[in-house]
Amino acid sequence: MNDTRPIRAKSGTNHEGTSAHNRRVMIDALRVNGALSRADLARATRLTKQTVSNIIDELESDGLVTSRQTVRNGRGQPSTPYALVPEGAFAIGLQIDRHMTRAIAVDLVGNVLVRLEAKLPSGGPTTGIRVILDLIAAVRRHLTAIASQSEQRLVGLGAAMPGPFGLAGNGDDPWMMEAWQKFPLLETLAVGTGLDVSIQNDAAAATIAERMVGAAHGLDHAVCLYIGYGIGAGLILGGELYTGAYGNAGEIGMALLAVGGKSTPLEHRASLASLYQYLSLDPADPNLYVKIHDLVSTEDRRIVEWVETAAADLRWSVHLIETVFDPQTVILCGSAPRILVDRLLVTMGPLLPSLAERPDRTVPRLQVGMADPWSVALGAAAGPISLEFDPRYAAILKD
Amino acid sequence: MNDTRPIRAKSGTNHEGTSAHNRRVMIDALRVNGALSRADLARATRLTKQTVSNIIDELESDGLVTSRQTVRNGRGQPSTPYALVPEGAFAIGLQIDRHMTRAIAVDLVGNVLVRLEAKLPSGGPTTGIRVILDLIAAVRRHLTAIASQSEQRLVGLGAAMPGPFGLAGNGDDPWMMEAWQKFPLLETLAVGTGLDVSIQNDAAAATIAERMVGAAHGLDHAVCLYIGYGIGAGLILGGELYTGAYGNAGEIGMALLAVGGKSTPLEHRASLASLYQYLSLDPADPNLYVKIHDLVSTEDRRIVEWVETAAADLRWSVHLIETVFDPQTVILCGSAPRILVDRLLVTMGPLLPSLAERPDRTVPRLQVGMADPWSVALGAAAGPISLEFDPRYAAILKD
DNA sequence: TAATTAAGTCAAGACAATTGACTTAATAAG
DNA sequence: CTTATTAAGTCAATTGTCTTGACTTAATTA
Repeated sequence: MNDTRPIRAKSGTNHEGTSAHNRRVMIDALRVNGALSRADLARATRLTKQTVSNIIDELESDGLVTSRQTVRNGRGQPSTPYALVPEGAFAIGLQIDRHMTRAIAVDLVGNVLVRLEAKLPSGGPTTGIRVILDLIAAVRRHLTAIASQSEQRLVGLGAAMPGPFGLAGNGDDPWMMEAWQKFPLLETLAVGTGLDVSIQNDAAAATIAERMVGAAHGLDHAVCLYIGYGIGAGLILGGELYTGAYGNAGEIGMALLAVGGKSTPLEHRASLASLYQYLSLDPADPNLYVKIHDLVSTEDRRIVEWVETAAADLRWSVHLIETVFDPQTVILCGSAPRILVDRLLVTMGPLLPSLAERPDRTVPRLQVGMADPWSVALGAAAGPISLEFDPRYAAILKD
Repeated sequence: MNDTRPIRAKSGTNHEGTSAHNRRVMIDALRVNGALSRADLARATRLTKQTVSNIIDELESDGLVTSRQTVRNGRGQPSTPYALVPEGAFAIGLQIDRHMTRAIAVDLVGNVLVRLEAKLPSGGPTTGIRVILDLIAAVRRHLTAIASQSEQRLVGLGAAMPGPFGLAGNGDDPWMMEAWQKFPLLETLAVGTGLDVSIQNDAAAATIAERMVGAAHGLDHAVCLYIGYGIGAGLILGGELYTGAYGNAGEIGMALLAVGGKSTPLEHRASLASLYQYLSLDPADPNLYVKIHDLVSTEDRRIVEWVETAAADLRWSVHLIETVFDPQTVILCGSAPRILVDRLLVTMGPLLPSLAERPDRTVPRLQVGMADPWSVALGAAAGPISLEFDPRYAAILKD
């Protein structure tokens, strides 16, 4: 037995894992339900009153929760509800897109405190990274002006950009952002900002935003169909964002539509990029969204055409997502003008039959989430908050 | 605040959760790596030597692990490897199919000790349940004859049958087993056997088998494409079987193949049922598999035709699975004759381009798993073992 | 033969949840 | 108005589980 093949094993846990989990469970409960008393928390989490009391004391002295007015509930001593303190934590979110970059600052409950954007120069990462670092620095300055403790309570920087990551090389597919995908973004941002950095694709980021403050709030099984320059699905499976073995799960835009024959990726038919192409719009045009909004609201013939073909493809995508994931709901979201997403939703109905047609359904099969150019940046910012405060299996384990 | 809306919260954990997790981690490590010393386990699980020592002592006195010959590893005291005791636990697996039922008994490491099958009468559950209960009783008698302690160490009964579950009603689609799907199987089996019963669809069961003793052994992100009478995908995501919000995740056989136009479910084109139909074979024929084997080995024209169309659909399915789940590997398995599955695998090559074409790949994109009529029953039996002994987030939580 | 290295044990300690009795503050009943 | 009841929340002791650091054992190497 002198071989040194690595031993594969899951990590064990100890008291600190237990305690970390229970703290996260409290925070999650307050996020999902709003203010709760210690007794409520004890019942909901199945912990004892005493344990909850200790944890709440601790969270309070850490500045993460605070008590509200006591309330009388009938007989018995009035209860004291506790709520999350928005200023308990902050995070920066960064979206890197083809032609521009956005940065945002959020607090513990998901309020957006600062938002800034900048055009990205065409030179790719070598010139773009300077713009990005400046933008982040500016966001931090603004944030400090609003909340003086923000720097001490900054839990990290979440970055979002189009995937997929780690591939062999895509040739020069203009749909991709190959130069950025190969750039050591994480390391560069970490050094340049001194923050903990995490990176996700844009659909995953939008999904985290939906879970924190949107349509997936409190749901443990939800899929967001994200329509941006590309198309992706963000997966909330078992209460956690699922990103696959290599971080590319949900890259549904790359799915080929037809079996055999000439097959096109979904992304080439139903994304904003395909819309720009169809309407010969310039993706770098700063008035793009206004133009699209106007075209939709005046029922322009060509955009109606595009919506109809895109809706057919998306209808099928929803069917596929339901069939494969069996989620509680599918959420249509995107960094697209709200009016366009609403129009898509309407045009997608009626949905294809699927196993999601349950007799006991309480949530709609398909609903609109945030449709806002800033949702990716918001989700990117929510990422570090979620990593730090949401209950997760990995948070229990050692190391 | 006198409303009584239910409070949604995750469950907390305590010492017992910690300890339960660490025990499971040990067992998992021994299952994946074979025999390991206490020191090895301590390093791999990041627990202290002392903790590992205590847990191993406990597992040993519970009859779940046992020591092997000490081995000299160079300097230092020789180490004592510990291994799982096969007789440490047993489980019964049950497969209910359209025309027959199979029952199996396995031990802790996945050895099959008993296998029995019976024809199911055409009368559906009302008459079939008697046959099934008798079959289970017979398996238990045989098991007791082999392992006298088996009854005390029986952790449960896992049942597997074609999904989907809990739907509104499928009309009388002959592909479905509607009467069985509506029958209160779980309750009836629990009462009839006195065991803990769990139910899964056949693809999920086959996947658990692959994870325990097959191609997914030790992998945390793998998808099994299961080809049986129907078609389904079994999902190992983040080291656990994922079954969706309502237990139907992976029912990929219901996925419609084309966008718009006349679209057929995958299941109607690439399943064994479609093969039987194509070749006008009787699904209830006891010599079915022998016939198919012969047809494949003699390269019968019509089966070659079927394989080619099915392979095209399955090639696309693999592409889709890779795109959506980003797994470490896709495993082709089924309750079909091995030779047919092998033939399908060969015919499916070359695979479609996808993000699974990674430069750093160590596992094949697609591989054959168990292809054996008994794999579903085996996986059904592995279910209760996995539930009882594998590390899982839910095992840590209270209640 | 002595030094070194590694496996494994012992006993005390630390940490976090649990337990059960107690306090507080409200409503309901007589 | 008084007393019983109910529920929130605290106190202090206890329990369960992992950790720590010193120690023992048994091998190889110098």
